[in-house]
Amino acid sequence: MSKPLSDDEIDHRRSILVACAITLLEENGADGLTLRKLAEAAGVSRQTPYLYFKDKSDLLDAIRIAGLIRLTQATTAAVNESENDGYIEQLRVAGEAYVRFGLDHPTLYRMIYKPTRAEETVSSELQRALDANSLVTAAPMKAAFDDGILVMPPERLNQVFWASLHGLISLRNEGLIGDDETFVQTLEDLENILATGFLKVSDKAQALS
Amino acid sequence: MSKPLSDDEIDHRRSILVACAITLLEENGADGLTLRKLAEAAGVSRQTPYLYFKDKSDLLDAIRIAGLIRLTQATTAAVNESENDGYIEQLRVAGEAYVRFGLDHPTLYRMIYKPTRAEETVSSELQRALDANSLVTAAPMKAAFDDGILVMPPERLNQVFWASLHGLISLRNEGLIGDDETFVQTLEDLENILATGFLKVSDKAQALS
DNA sequence: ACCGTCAATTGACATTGTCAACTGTTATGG
DNA sequence: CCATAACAGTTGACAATGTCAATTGACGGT
Repeated sequence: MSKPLSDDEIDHRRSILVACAITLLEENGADGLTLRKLAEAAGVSRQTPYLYFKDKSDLLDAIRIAGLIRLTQATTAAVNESENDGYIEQLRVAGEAYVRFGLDHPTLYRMIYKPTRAEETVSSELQRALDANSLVTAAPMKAAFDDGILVMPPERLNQVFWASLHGLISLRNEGLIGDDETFVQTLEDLENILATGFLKVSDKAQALS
Repeated sequence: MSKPLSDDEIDHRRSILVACAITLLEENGADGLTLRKLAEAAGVSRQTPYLYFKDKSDLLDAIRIAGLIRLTQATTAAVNESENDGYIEQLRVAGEAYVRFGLDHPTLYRMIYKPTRAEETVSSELQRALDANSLVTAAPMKAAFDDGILVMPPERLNQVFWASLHGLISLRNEGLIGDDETFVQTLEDLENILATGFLKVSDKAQALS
């Protein structure tokens, strides 16, 4: 087999390797993900991953993007299934799906936001995946803003929303928020504070009712 | 030199090694911190760090604790220097000092909250350092709560506060929040949303004036 | 003066990321 | 129909790293 691979074939094999790598990741933790183990798990030889990824960091980038896509799908599905028209409720559903994904897939979630070395800029593909993900919450926020019930533009609110949830998930995943009860309480408090904080005063009572 | 070391001596050498390790960390990033390089930088032989730390993960734990102490000192100093009696303003100062530390020491900050392998519980010493750190903001919150202007107990508010700032710093340090302007805007928005969200309605106007 | 204890160093090894050389197959031009 | 080039894939090799084991050497108590 030495015919040049089609781009589709390359994409396909990259996907397989990435999926395999994510499995290894979730089973063995970040340190358990080794290029050699990946090759073995995928049934190929040691160096084969190098045919599809420049180096390990390139593989990790691909994992991040694939992880973000899964995350986006999970939150989108949750919003769609809830069949709820209210933006506030949609945001709550999206936020909770986001958090659930982060807790259900701690290692993958960590990898998505893993440190890249300084000066290393975000790749355009990763940026696209991030943008797609932020759209899930940006859409209901935009609708709310157009209805005039937000104190700030949706893009700005979205950053606050994202950062807060991310912090909560991260601390929880590192075991720094204590027991389940404390965590649920904090998530609820955060939701309430955000809802109270970003709605115009005239709409607060209604939203919290 | 083969006399048993006193506990003080051991602590002293541990401190030196940890300080040295933090320097390496901030100069070369997390991947640049190697036990061998640490030994060389400290002017000792390869294996010497093993006399003071069980293994690398034990060294990293010590770095986390030392980093947390520095973080606590930085925020405490900022609050003290501001000489501001209002709790809201104290919280703002503490929060901004916290954020500044996170941005000024991205590698160390990341290390503090670095993933520990699952099932690995937080050591009691690390827990103490975390508690000491949370006290900086818990104190003004408690005062505010005692004055009856908070919508929830200070411990709960503190978790929300902490998680939000942590998320913001993390995203920023991974280059996911874009330019300075966006970041400053998001920080400001977050502060306002929190202030609006956790104060009782009757006090909002006063706090935001 | 001797011996055990303990700090400290050096030797050695497995794991891992990665480069380079090699193998073998397939398509194409003569 | 064959030779050659291009390319997928494999194996060898090496440096870096974490870590264990054996060694060395100094000090204090008997």
